[in-house]
Amino acid sequence: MKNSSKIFKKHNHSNCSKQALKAFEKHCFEKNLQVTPLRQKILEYLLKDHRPLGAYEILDLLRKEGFSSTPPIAYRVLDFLIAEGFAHKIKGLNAFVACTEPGNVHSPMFMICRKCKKVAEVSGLEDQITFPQYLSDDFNIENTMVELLGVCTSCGKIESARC
Amino acid sequence: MKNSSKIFKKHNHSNCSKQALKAFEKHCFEKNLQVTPLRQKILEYLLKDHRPLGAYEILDLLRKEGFSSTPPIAYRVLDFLIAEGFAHKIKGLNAFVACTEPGNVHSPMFMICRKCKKVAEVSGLEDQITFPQYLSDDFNIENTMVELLGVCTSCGKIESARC
DNA sequence: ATTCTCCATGTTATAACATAACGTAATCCC
DNA sequence: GGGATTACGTTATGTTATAACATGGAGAAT
Repeated sequence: MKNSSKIFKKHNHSNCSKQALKAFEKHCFEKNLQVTPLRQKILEYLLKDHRPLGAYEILDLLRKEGFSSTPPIAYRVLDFLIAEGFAHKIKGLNAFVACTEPGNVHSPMFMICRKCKKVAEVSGLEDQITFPQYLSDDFNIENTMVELLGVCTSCGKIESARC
Repeated sequence: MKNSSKIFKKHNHSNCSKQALKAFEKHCFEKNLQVTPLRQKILEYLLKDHRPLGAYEILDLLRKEGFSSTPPIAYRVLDFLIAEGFAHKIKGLNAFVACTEPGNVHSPMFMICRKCKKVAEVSGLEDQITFPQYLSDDFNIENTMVELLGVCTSCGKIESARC
């Protein structure tokens, strides 16, 4: 089953979250990076559901748990998580999500449901989308940002049920 | 010749700019919308070259020419130009560009050159990019945001010439 | 064991981007 | 003239993000 499908449907989420945290620990161990309480906590927040969190929402959560909570605290850890491939920034929302294919830096595509606010990540963009050939004559693509706004089928069903 | 090619190469720009302003006037006349000095001025700034301008850059330019220059001044006109299809927002840069296929509201794709900062617009995304079929099983796309970062061939040539 | 260095975090301040809310002035239309 | 509409002016504030510098701990080097 493709990744995107999972996100918008029911799935064993506590499992999916735990696995991601384990992968993070493994990755850090292997690269000799520290798994600090702050990094763990913020990754946990992002994993909690598949909704994107703004930096200041994360700061609120930290505050409630007694962590220090000035902006650089969040932005630094987010930068770290992004650099290590465990989070992405959704520019269209000025918000951050956990990566669903963690550990490899990549340039995925996102589908953002405007009703439930969940974000599904589709990786391997290179294989998924074919950009028209003639573009490469003019331009050498280094990085892609693809965000699709719309309604996921779960929410779509509800919508049409109401009509 | 496709649009994208034009932007990154030399072209009769004063012409291209004048035509766009004319199209704007025509469009406004037909839709009974006002072509005010402010709207004309800001569209002119955006047309000046194909570089995106931030809202606050626009405000600086306005200030220099004696216009009022508090943030809403710029944002209001930019919203208007976007709504009427004469400008686009580049989310990846928090900046705005003139539309190169003005008058029709559409969801184009942008190629952003990180060297010369020019932005090329490719319209008719629907025809240009094929999203994988299975996506529509999970998600109903309403709006797309595609921004490609990279280096245009003009800048690429300079780069390799220096090596 | 002390100094050094590295890294993560803490702290203060400020920059950069964007909108809410309300006021004014011109125009049109009846 | 009264009422509606549209554009612009103004003040204030909200939201997102970064710069710059301080602290503190852990491990390596001497």
